[in-house]
Formats: sequence, structure tokens, C-alpha cells
Amino acid sequence: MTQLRREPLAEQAAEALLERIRGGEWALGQKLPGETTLAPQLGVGRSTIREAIRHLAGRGVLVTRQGAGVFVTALDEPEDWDQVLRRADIAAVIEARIAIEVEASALAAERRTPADLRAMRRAAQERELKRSGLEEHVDADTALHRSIVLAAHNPILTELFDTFTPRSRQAMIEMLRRRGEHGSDADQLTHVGILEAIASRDAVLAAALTREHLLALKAELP
Amino acid sequence: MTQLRREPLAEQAAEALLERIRGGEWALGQKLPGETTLAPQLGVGRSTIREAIRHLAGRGVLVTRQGAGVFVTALDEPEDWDQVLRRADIAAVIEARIAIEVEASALAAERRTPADLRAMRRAAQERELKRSGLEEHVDADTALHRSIVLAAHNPILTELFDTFTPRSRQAMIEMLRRRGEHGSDADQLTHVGILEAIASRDAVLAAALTREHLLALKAELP
DNA sequence: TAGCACAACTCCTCAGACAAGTAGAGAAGC
DNA sequence: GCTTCTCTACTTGTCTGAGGAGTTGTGCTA
Repeated sequence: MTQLRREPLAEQAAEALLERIRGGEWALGQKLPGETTLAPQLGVGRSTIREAIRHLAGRGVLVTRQGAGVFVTALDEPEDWDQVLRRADIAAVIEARIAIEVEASALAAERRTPADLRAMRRAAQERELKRSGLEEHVDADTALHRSIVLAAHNPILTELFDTFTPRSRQAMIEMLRRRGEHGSDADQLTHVGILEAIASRDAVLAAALTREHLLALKAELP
Repeated sequence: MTQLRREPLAEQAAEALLERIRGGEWALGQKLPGETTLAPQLGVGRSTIREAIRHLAGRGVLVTRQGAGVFVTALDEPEDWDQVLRRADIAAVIEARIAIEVEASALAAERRTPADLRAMRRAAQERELKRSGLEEHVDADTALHRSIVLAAHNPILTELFDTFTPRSRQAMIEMLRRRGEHGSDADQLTHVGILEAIASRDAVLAAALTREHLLALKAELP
């Protein structure tokens, strides 16, 4: 009857669970029965059901919390962010960057560790050195901005920054090429000012300087 | 070093493996060392390394073939925002919301059209009415916030807001349920204040009020 | 009534054993 | 020389039993 059943039990169990979740047996955010209940229910061992749960956790359908249980976090399937960015106006992207970096800058002023500070200063120094090559300069600038976002210790903001980087990198290179000049002393001074504000834990000043800097960037766009 | 280790070993192992894969230690399509090699290498038991592999298999990074081994099928999973959000601390999500909504609020004050204004006021009225049901109240509140973001006329910010909505909706419902009360007059007044600031094109005030409002929200989280 | 200790429940990790599948080396046959 | 078969070492798959660790609700105490 079952001519070939190459599929491992754990995979089958994962499929079976996903089917029951899709079927509405357990709603979003609700708790599944325990491993010790589920395993005999599906006729498999405990480690097998655990691997099935891990698989679905990897897909983002379930999360496990030690001591509490296993919970449903999604019924399925994400969507496409790359397209949105590609279509979007570069000005809109910069505005989003402003939103993120200004807030990150303020948070960095509150949360930065000595290690963060060292990393930021190293990045600033690197940016100072890379003033000849155009692309290298943009990348060094991006790295400095990223080090600030990292100091905010918020993974969401970091991820957002990284999402926007490729799109704004291209725009900045084009802009600097048009301008015919890059790596001015004024720019470098602005960055130093932001770092100083973060170092002295002045969130308001850090935010204001970051906003000013990015608004100036936006103003130079086509 | 790592003082906190709330993260289960299996998750850490998965992360470590992913890091090494990203680092190019094993190329696409290549075979990883066996479980019995990997486990002592990372200092964990075999079942733990198996769960880590299952997790990455669920994310589409690895595939296993009984008798043959474990193979790399992708160097990086596609940037899946839903997953990032699901894993993230709710406080981090609210901080990202602050970044986006504060900026959107300021932009809305500059760009809102009469039609935007009407939509926002309608949403505020709707929120005022939906004070009985808990979930309806949260949804009406979200709709009001969204109408403000829409008035900023920036598709990226709108998309970001929508991305964060499901995750924060769940958290807000839980929070209000715990608090046992919702839809206070104070909250309603705050929203009216933000709308007034936007109506009178006061970007600074709109931003400040929005920040204040969301910070209060963040403070009430578990 | 408010605070606290505790017990029951949950997931987490390990170790050991055996089953099932794969791939390569080497023997056997043509 | 080439194909085919078999055997073997190695790999993942599965189960079980034992503790460890975190969470949650209950009931007792003050």
C-alpha cells in the first residue's frame, strides 16, 4: 500500500501539526498540548515530536517557552519587502532612515557601552581615512552610521537600517558623483559632533544633530 | 562574557552554525560534518545538535538525507520580517514604532490634506465609540494611528507601520486585558491633542505628543 | 487581604541503544 | 576492461529513561 515512505517521521509529524494548526484546532497565540501528550497522540517518540516542533519553529509557525509550553505565532507565510524599496522614491527611503536613525541615535546616547563607543570612534577614524575612493567613502560612512544604530541595542532598528542600506547606498554614490566632491571637513565634523553627544549621554542633542545631518543629505538629492 | 543565557542551547547552536555557514566554512550544496562530530565540537549533546539542524532545515538553510549527511541549501534565508518581529522583544518593537510614528506624525503635520484630516477625525470618532469590546478597541486605536501615518504620504513608513501592527496588536490586547480597563478619557484626549497639532501644522508638537503617548504605552508593558 | 512558599507542569538537555539508509571499496562474473 | 553484486563503514532516524531548569497557579501564612 504505502509503496514508498522515504519521508522521516519528524517531517510527517510537522506536516500533520501544521495541518491541524491551519485547520484552526489551535488559534493564534494559543498553547499546544505538551510534548508528552502530542507524541503518543501521533504515535511517535518524544524526541521526534520535538524535532517536528523545532522545524515549525524554524519556519516561524511556533515558539517554545521553557516551563510554559508551545505556542502558535503564525498560520503561515510572509511577503516581499525588496520590491517595496525598489519601487519607492529615494526621498521616502531617506525619510524612513531619518525616522530610524534619529531614534537610534537617542537610544544610543542612553545605552552605549564603552565597547560601543570604541567601535564608533574606530568607524569614524576609518571614514576619515577613506576620503579618496568614492564607493569606499560611502561604505565607510555607512559603517559609521551602522555602528551608531548598533549602540542603540535594538535588533529591529538594526535590521531596518540594514534593509535600507543597499538602496540608499546607490543613491548616495550617484549624488556624490554628481556633486563631484566628497568627504568634506564639515561632514566629518558633524559626525564627530554626533559621537560626542552620544559619548556624553546627551540624547536630545544626538537626535537633533543626526536629524540635521540627514535632512541636509536629503536636501541634496535630485 | 555572555552573562545572560535565556536562549536554549539548541537555538544557540543553530545560530552558531548559521554564522559559520555565512562565513563560508561550508559552500552551497556541500556536506556538513556529521552530527557525532559537530556535537562535541560545539560542546552539546547529539539530540541538541539535531534540533538545531531541524531548526535551520525549517528555515530552509539545510536539508538532511538519511545515510548521506546534512547539506547546505541556502547561505541566507530571505529576509523575513515577520520572523524577525516574532523573535524580537516587544519592547524593541514598540521602540521601532516610536521611531516611525513620531517621524510620521511630524511629516503629517506638514503634508496633511483636508481629506487626510477628515479621515483622521473619523477614525478618532470611531475609536471613541468602540470603548466596550477589548479587541475592537485596539483595532480602532490602530486604525487611528494608521490614518496619521497615511497622512505623512510616505509609502515606506506606511508599510513599516503595517509590518509592526500584528505583533503590537497582540501585545496591546494582552496588556489591556491584564490592566482590566481600557479606553480611558485621558487616552482619548491625547489623541485629540495629536490631531489638533497636525491640523494646525505644528510638526514639533505633533511629534512630541506622539512620542509621549507611545512612551507611556511602552512603560505599561510587562 | 497581601505576600510568599511550593508543587505540578512544562520544556531543555544528555546519554545510550538500535534501526534504516547511503556510498564507496572490493570481489565476482561477463 | 566493464558491469554487477556484496559487504562494510558511516550517516541520519527514532526511541527511551533520567535529571535540570523555568513557569504558573494554588494554598498557606502573616
